[in-house]
Amino acid sequence: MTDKNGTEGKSNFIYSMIREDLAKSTLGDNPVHTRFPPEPNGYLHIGHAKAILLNYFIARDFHGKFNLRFDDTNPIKEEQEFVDSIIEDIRWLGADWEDRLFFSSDYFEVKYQFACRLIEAGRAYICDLNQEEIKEYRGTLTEPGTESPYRNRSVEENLELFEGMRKGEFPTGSRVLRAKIDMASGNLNMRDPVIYRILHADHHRTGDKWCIYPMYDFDHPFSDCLEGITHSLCSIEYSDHRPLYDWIVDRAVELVPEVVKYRSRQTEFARLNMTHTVMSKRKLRRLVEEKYVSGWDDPRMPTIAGLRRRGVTPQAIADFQERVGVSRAESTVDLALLEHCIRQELENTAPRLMAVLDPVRVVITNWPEDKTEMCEMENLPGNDSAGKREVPFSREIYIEREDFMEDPPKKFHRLSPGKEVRLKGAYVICCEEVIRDNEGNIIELRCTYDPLTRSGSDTSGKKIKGVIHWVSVQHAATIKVNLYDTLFTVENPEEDSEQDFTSHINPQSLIVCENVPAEPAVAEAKPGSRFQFLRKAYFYFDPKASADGQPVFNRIVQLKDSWAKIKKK
RNA sequence: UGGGGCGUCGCCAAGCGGUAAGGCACGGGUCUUUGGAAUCCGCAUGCGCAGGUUCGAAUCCUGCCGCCCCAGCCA
Repeated sequence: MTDKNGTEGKSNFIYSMIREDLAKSTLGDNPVHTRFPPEPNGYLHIGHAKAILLNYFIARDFHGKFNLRFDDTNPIKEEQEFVDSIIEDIRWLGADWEDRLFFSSDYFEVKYQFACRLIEAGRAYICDLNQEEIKEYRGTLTEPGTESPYRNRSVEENLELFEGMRKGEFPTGSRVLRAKIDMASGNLNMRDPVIYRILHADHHRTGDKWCIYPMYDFDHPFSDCLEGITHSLCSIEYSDHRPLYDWIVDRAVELVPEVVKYRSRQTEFARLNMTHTVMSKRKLRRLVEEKYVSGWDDPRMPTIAGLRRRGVTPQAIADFQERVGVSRAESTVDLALLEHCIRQELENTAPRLMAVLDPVRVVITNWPEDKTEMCEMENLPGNDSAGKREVPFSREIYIEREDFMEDPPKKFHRLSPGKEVRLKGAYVICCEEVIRDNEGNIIELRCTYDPLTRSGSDTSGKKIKGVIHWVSVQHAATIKVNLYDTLFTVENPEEDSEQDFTSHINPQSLIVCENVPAEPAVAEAKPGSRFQFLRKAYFYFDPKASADGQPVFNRIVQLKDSWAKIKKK
């Protein structure tokens, strides 16, 4: 019904709000304008991806604009390295800020001017209380605060002091600029919040030009106004800051209307949590620093860099974001939903290949020693345009160890003594003999094939239920495979406050398989491409790990396995 | 009575006074040379609880209960 905006089917409180804004023309001539405001002090994760795509899709759906703006107001924590990685991640996700890449620090001068107007209007003052004193004067959750003895300094003195702060006349931490609001407010954020502090520290962009830096609560709403952000979306924990956000916006409109493009408004939504992982910056950092993972881009990490290296596609993440939806209720989304989105995309885009992760040798005794036959197989079932390939078949092949059972249950449709199974794209074989080593381990299966059962020209009339994958021993290429699983064994590693979350680390989160035999076509695979290793999982040709010439494939996500379910019963 | 939020199926989530969408998960059938995919069917007499208003309540009112966030010169 609102196809004009491409939002049909999307029903959440933010879209409703924007439709209403549009219907009532509250935006005036302004387009719907959102932004993503990361602080460059760490890596982005899937939770950020939700926020990025939410903001970006709103702009896209309502034909508006989307800005990328770094919230770089704390030089002590921020670094160029993170700016770079964040830009790379957001670009990869596909959120396009066009030519609107901004930095909060771009506006330091106009912010300083705004702060001066605040002082002149009697709305802000320089406070000489030290950090501890400010805390004491703030009061508690249940008791009102006390007014600072510096609260009623003259405008002249405040202006002079503020200028002195800018000029570097005072040491770090000696004074602050505070908004004069209400020390008795039930909302702690309104008890004369600090809006500027002295920090003699080099900034990654402005160098030593400034030694005073604005605080988030002052900086953010004003930056939004300067950029004409109509809908400033943030997570729920900022709800308490909204009155202050509005206070700053009101003062900006009142005191520096010439630079205010729009009277921005803040709207909060619940941030994303996901099962089987952790999302807090602190915990992710511990995983890296304590070497539970190989780095921020370890394929088990929920970071964008980790998901990328795992082989997850941006399209799958976007699909996930849209399916998760947005609300104000605290939520933890099942990892299974993300996995579903990944499978759904790869099902139609990832070419099939055969590889045997846990091989056992099969000798086809009635097949000539030196004969090789080529079997034609589809790259993408049901999609002719993806073409076909030739797979060599010969006397000795590998099959998956778990595809053979000596004493199978009734529902087992794979290979077992005296039973037949189809080799995908080739022939039906029958197991005649099991060869063991001295310890009783199966080391070889001796089978016979039925010449009438060649795939595509089967004249045997046999109805074979089981189909398994295989690789010709003689023609096999060798690859390395990383079998990734969830980093944690439990849905919520943070549930038990008594126990450290690292105690739930999954010891099997990475199983490395060296020398995995794969069909020769794997040699033509390009780093960065994705495949389905038939009947097993989707894999990503990891360009970073494969740097030394040995191809490495990361398991992105397993195929659904209904046999595993039957087996459990 | 510090302030601010949230409670609809196992997990997300629509719903905005007219008689509980959808997705994931789960269970079952069909089909299948991937036990994949596809496809069909099932899955909340009830929306935290208790009252009330109304012809009619998940939606309005009242009172409870539970959970989350806030006392950085972090964002």
